[in-house]
Amino acid sequence: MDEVDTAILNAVQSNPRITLAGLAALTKATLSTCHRRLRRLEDAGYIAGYRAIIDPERVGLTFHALVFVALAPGPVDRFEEFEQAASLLPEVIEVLRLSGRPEYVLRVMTSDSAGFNILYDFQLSDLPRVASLRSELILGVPVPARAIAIPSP
Amino acid sequence: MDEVDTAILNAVQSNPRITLAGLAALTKATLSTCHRRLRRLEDAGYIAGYRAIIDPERVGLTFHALVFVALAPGPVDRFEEFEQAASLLPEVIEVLRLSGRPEYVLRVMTSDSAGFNILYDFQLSDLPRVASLRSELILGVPVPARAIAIPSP
DNA sequence: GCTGAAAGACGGACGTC
DNA sequence: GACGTCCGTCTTTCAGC
Repeated sequence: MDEVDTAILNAVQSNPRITLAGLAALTKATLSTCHRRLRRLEDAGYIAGYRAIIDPERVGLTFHALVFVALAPGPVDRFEEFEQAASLLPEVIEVLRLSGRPEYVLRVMTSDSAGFNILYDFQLSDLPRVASLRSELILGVPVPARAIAIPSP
Repeated sequence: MDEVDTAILNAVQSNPRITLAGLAALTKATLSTCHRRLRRLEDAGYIAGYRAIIDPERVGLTFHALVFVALAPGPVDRFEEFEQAASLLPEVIEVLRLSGRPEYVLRVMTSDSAGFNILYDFQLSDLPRVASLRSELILGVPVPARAIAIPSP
């Protein structure tokens, strides 16, 4: 991890389709160096993958919410049951594990509030070990998930 | 938006580096059709952009939290002041606007808890119009932000 | 909407330090 | 072990049909 690596990570984050020649120009390293560095960063797990960002509203997913989930007491390793069941619901975009209670936040998206109500009342309430649910409507995302600043050393 | 478009969106989400030939094979459409459809989806805003996903832990960002922010009363249009100031902090990865109180959730990442404390006590507390803060430590992300299912019609 | 040809990018192999 | 150059292959792009 030197300056070339961090420069590559910073560049690739917001523009994964940049060419190796473009990276070479940015980093002032040679093309083949960028080639191998990028491969190394991928193989070493620095780059977890690539994504295209779809505009949810544009495809009809206008209802966006956070659902806080408190679980019933039990062996911690069985939390995985809940996690796996939650991940099978296509409306569940992301699952965060929190430190306290509620134990989880789900980020969910549906076409409309009717779709959300069905999801909430049936699918989410029926997830294994769920004790209680609370939801927060997301009105907007002023700052969409963005590139992270790579710490220097 | 027909089946070819949705197939392209679904494919591209999880693998933006797929070749046009690959898309053609998946969609059973011809290569040049995929080419123009993809361009159209980009230009029409269905595809908001492309990102490389960096593993935050791998680059030393091990502290991950949600910060709930309640704002002081005032004209709603001045919420933008807060949003813009928050977006200038590199540790703030994402900003969500909620429907009630607290009005915002910030997703933040720092190298360690010391870094978070400084961020919380000084930068976040000093954001314009902030009335109160509450934070939730994120222990993990069992289901990382994933591909959304494109609704049919 | 399809096909073909030219330009360009990628990925590997080799030689050098 | 890391870097730099070269070359074959695949991909993209743009023309004409």
